[in-house]
Amino acid sequence: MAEILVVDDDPTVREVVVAYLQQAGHETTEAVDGPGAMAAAESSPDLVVLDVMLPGFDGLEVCRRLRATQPDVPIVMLSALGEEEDRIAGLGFGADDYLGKPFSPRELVLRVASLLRRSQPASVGTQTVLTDGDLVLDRSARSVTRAGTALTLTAREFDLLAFLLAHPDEPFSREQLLSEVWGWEFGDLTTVTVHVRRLREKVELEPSQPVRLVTVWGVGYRWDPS
Amino acid sequence: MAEILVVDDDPTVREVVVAYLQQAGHETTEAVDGPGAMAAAESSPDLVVLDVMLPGFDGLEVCRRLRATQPDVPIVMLSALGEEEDRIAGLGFGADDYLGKPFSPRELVLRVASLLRRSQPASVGTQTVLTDGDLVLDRSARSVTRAGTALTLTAREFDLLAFLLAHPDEPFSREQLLSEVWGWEFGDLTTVTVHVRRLREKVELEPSQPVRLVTVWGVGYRWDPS
DNA sequence: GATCCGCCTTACGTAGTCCTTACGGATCGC
DNA sequence: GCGATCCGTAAGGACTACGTAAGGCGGATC
Repeated sequence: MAEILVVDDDPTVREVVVAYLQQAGHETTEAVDGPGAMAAAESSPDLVVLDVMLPGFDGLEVCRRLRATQPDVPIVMLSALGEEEDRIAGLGFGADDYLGKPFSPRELVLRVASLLRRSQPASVGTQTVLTDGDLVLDRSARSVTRAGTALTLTAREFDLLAFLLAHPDEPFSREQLLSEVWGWEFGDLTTVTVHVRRLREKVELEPSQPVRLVTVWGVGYRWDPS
Repeated sequence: MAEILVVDDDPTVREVVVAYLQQAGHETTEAVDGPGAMAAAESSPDLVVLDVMLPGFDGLEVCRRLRATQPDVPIVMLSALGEEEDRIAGLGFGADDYLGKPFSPRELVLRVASLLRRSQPASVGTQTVLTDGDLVLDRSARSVTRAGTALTLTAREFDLLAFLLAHPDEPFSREQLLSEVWGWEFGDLTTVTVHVRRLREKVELEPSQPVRLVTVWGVGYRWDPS
């Protein structure tokens, strides 16, 4: 789901937080102090869970420094105090959410999910409308029209077509497509084959003799613009 | 982007809020109490961020008085309590959104952006009345007619229909609808499903085979104009 | 032209998604 | 305080889309 950096000097807290986040489907990396957190943040995690009290320099400082290099990464602060001033201070330093200890790990997971959902559209900065000849694909509306008439694509078919249209003339192996479109790192390559076949059925005039979604022998598939 | 009036007696809160809003490209003016807020509102800001607890007279009163002179300006209320009763009270007095302290400044910025986005078409054109074919929806009167005859929608059904009519041809996930229409960040997605079903019962000629409020498989729901 | 390997095609079981209905709690009006 | 209405949750069932397998076709290589 997402890669999350958990920063806390207390091994027990780390353990619990990591366990819950992993159960929610996230990948986690850990750090125990300020310098460690900055080093771990090099790998640009999708979200940071940050304790206020830390050895080295504290969480507020980490927060401030993080904002300098990665202004968009969501940060959730944890504090043993749970006082109002700490909250305001934390939020003032650029944190996106705040939880006072003791906190419910379930609540943490929920807030993390909420923040991730919000930060997602900001990171998607790609073109919303892709065209090729009489074909028009709208990513936000998730609609495709051919010569003005709407095509009904399934979710996977749409994602596949959107990816190919975004990278015309470039051949992709089944492995690459499985990774880019499906988000899998391994899996049955036949899956791609079948979906390409189904997509051709809807996009090509003569599916058995494709002219747009062509196969590159020994390599994979490629989108040929008209 | 927009001119925003920030009303809070706590300098720290004002500072943080103003900093975030300005970073988001907004211009800001500030006020520290009820009378000051009314005076500052003379310049007709595009949006007001309003604390509930204020010297002079409180935020609720400001909200009420503002509504008399500027019924359309979006108002976001802040409360140190974050209690349900306050929320109800605030919204009852005419606030458009509500945030309990401590709040995430980023969330505030997001909600401000959301409200501005919503209020924009209202100020540009007469977006209070939405139509589609024989369907007419009046936001101010909260009434809906189909082919001249009135439909009796519940509050939620109306909000759902209004949102969908305002964004035709664009599919929304259950999560998005829950966020936009219900104002929840998490919750049972079945809620959306059931309300869609109920709305179809009143809006579709053949509820089992919808042609206007259609489901987009693997994505969510979409309004298809006739 | 024979053989091999990659690709195509079809069919089918399943998991995931959505629909439907029913029920209990909450809210509002009387 | 009582009934009606609305709302949210739960459970069961139906259907779609998906992924896998298996057999056939067609280039590629020698």
